[in-house]
Amino acid sequence: MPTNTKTLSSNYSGKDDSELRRGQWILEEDSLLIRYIERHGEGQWNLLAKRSGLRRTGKSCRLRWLNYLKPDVKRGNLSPEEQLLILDLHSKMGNRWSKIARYLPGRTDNEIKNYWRTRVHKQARHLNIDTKSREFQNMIRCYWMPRLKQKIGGKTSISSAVLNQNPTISQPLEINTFQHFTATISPPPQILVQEEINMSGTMYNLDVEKQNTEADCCTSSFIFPSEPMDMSKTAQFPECPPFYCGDNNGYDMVSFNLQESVSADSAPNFPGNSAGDCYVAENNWFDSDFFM
DNA sequence: AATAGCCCCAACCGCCTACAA
DNA sequence: GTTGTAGGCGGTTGGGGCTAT
Repeated sequence: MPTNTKTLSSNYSGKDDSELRRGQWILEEDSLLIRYIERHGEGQWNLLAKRSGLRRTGKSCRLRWLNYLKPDVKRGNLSPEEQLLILDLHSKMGNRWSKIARYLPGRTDNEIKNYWRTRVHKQARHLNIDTKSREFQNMIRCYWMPRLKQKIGGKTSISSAVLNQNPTISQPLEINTFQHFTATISPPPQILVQEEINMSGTMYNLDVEKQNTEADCCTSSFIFPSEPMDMSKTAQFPECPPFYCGDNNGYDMVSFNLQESVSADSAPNFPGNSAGDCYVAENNWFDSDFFM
């Protein structure tokens, strides 16, 4: 629900009715917009802007409604499930925020875009990696997404409190948990089934047997148990099959210890630095508020 | 307590597409 | 085929809040 608590502001004095208002919406404007849409429905935004009495552009009204006032808009942090879905869909669709948003009921393209820019881009920046680079894609797929899956699994099978208190404990992932999750995701109704399969085969059409077969790609040869991750090696690997990485049996994800200290200043050549191992802080990726 | 710097996110901007006249 | 308009999309900005010093 909207949480705009602003009241009538000085720039809403009505002194100059001919001027369009810009900037933050106030309570009165929200009420006007909601009331108008309740009576006349969505659409015809320019007409709405004129007739509703709002001194806003049609575009602005549309945006305010879709991103904030619409009753089914979800507020609050993205769940790990939602984050995981975003990462996967982004790997397949790129910056098609509105398309991605269709797979997350109640979430807007704007919200997803902001999530990507603030969280994902931030990490890439800290690591000195281009988000479009293969290294970063691999990192997302073979480290970040498994961690999210792990977190999702932890809700039902592992006490997250215990894990937080014991960051050195190996954390086996219960793959079934994730399978259950993927099975519950509903693709947007307007997208044809064939497209779902082509676009996101393993996501919505999870094939366990295939998963296990393809698992070889990302086994311990990719993430070394009890060893720091050498990012220079990740680039040599073929792309991990989408969503295979749910099975981390044999991994010690925690030992995949990436130390923050190198992330910005001291590791300028991080992704392709073949001269030495590169580390990123574990905390940076999982234990911090990164996943919320 | 003050303040500088950073982060998040709502809102804006410009471009593109679809469609009607 | 051309033009005008509406709506949608992705990129960017700026203000407010939070945090570190």
